[in-house]
Amino acid sequence: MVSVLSLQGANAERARSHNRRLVMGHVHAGGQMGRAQIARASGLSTQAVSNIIAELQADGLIRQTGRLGNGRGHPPVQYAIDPEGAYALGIEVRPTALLIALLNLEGTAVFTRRAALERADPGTVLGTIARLRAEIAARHARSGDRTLGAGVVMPGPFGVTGLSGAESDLPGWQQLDPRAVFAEALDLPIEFDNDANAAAMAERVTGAAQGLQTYAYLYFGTGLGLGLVSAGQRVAGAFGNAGEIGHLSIATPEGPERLENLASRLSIEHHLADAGLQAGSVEALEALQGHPAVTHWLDRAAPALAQAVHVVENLFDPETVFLGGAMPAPVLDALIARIDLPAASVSNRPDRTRPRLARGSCGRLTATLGAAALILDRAFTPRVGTF
Amino acid sequence: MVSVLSLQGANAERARSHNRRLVMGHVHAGGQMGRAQIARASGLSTQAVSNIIAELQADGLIRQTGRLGNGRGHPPVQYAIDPEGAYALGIEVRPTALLIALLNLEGTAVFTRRAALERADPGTVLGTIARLRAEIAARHARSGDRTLGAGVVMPGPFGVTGLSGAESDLPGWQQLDPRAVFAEALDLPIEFDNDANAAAMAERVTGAAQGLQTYAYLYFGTGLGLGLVSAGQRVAGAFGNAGEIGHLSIATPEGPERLENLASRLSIEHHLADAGLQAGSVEALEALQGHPAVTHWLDRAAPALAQAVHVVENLFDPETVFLGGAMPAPVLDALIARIDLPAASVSNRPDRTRPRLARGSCGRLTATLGAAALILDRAFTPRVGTF
DNA sequence: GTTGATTGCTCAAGAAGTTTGAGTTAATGC
DNA sequence: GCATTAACTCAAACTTCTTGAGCAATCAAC
Repeated sequence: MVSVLSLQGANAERARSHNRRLVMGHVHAGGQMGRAQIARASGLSTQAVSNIIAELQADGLIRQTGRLGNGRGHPPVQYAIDPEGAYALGIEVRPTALLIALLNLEGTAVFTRRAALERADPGTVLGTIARLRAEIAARHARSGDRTLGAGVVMPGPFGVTGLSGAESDLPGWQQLDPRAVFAEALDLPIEFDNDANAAAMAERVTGAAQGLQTYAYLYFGTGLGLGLVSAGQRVAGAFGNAGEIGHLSIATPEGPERLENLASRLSIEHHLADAGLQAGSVEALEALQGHPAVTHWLDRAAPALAQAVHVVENLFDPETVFLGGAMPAPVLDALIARIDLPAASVSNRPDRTRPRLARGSCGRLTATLGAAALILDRAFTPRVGTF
Repeated sequence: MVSVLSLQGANAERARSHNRRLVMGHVHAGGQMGRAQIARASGLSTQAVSNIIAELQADGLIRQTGRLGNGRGHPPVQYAIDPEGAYALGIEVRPTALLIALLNLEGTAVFTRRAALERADPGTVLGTIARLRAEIAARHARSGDRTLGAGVVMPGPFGVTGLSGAESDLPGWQQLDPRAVFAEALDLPIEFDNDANAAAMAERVTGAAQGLQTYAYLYFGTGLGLGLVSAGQRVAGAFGNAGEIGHLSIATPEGPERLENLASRLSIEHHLADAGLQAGSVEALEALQGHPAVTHWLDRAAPALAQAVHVVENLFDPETVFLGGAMPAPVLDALIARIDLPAASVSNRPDRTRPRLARGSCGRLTATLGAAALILDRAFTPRVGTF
């Protein structure tokens, strides 16, 4: 029998890499931090933290923000992330469009662009990316040698599965290893995941899930996806296809129905089209707020989502379930207000400090920003066995 | 804002601890390994592996098993786990019984005992454990100073939740921190989890899930639980209550029904009682193989489980879903044979090498053995940020 | 205002663990 | 028999973290 453990051994260099990320993570999470404080939080000596801080400052990743006079003793020097210290590229590939974003180290988007695609085959996609990268290089020269990596998001499922062959499949990618293709073409470290998991990381790095370690994200893309984060690490599944919640069977008065047919972008568009309304874009949808047809859809979608959230809560026990993606904020808020969660749930705890359900805060670009957030998260969070 | 990262910094000592576990893990997974082979697999130098191997051998955890003549070059010296090099204690607390097991380092049970409990309150439980430990000490003197820790399994959910108040709750534990209580009383490192997750780890350490990194385990206890392992790490949920799959709503011709009412120990017992049959024990149940009442139950349980497995597959994308626990092997096999999984699933892959569904191999003691397996796994698998 | 306690931080030395490179040993292939 | 291959050991170098002494800056108490 041959071992299949994929973990790496530790040595001084990899320990330093781990500790650098840990220090960055504390500075990022705390907004502003002193050396001694980081040392206490991480179990490192102040001297070790000092050395790492000096290195990070020399690399331009953090900057000093003055002293903090909070009580007795020598006031600690505070450090914060230097927003322009590094950048992360986020790329979202959709069947008919390519979206790209450049995030600074603080998680703010400094460049976003959408390019329509005739066909999302590898050649077209890589060509479009090359064109957009040239534009980024022209506008953000600093990002040229300071880009940590590129996160790539494609709609799952990946590889050939029982769900393959649907019209949502991207042409020409089935037989390829996308990670390797992008690493080769972009010459950058690559993180790869589906839209829902990326959205979840976007909320963790810059949004509503900051400080959370275990949570779930219901992502409205074309269909409906579920992003899972457990103990700060993404849950990807054995083949990268975790989170296919759209196929969940929901009980309705008319019989079982797929969740995606009740609560998704496509479902609301079809529903409104039946009423003679156009809602092909988020803007069009937003303009229809309060329309009886929208209310009618909400009345069907909310109970369906309640069942789905209940399943997620019982199976995964998240701190919070987020709703977000390509849906107007008012629709998401209306959904959350209408989702009546059962009291008989492991998530119904008297000691909870956050709501069971919350809206994601990253807006309609969530997945694209999330792609870049995959890279930022790697800079802030050490991983098991991957130094 | 205060940081909530719980990860530890790395230093030389903690790196060694990480590397020791990695080497142990490779030796365990491979059954037999040479130093150079481990070095290649772990990314460590052969010298580092040599040092660790020498240390592990001095500690009695591994032993030399001769040379392997496989080709050119100097034949490598092989090492294997020394079964009696260390022990792990497994404790399962049930409402009416306490089960205890001592596993050697190879995962073989060298002592198992069941003690009936009048009442599973903390005093009775700890008193019973103390008595059983004395017995173990008398029979396995070696385990006295060579016990790595104790794994403790209690039925979830933990803490006060919306599911609390059911008759399955253990009396007097709601307000306590069980981990701290056991650590104090046993004076051993403690791992704590629910029965389903422990069962999953039992299969990973000694059973059918060896070599798997991402899988799920449907555990038949009193109710029905789901154990999740992702990238080799348990998925516990934010409050330790992940895996409450028994409350999943299943569509039946008669309308929605809770999974636990269709497929669990209690459900088959009730079903057989309605037919005038006694099936209070696994033995009694085994004796009823082929009885029409059992077949009738299977006909209802299998489609219900098919829906549940389908949900788990789509949400979690496991390599395999295991079925096991307090159910006779023939019943589990009959269930697996009758569970008709949909082809439209991310788990239906042409490249899969293992079945989508398999029976757990640890038998009815799975959760108790799994409790001990939590400790063994810690000896074999490094964890993120916890050295 | 001075003194002492407290806290943050630096410097230099020491400690732990890994890597590197040269050299030895033991097997195969020709 | 000789070259090749592979595993392993030894000693020195290297990286990084920790430790302990010492200094600096602030608050609190007298």
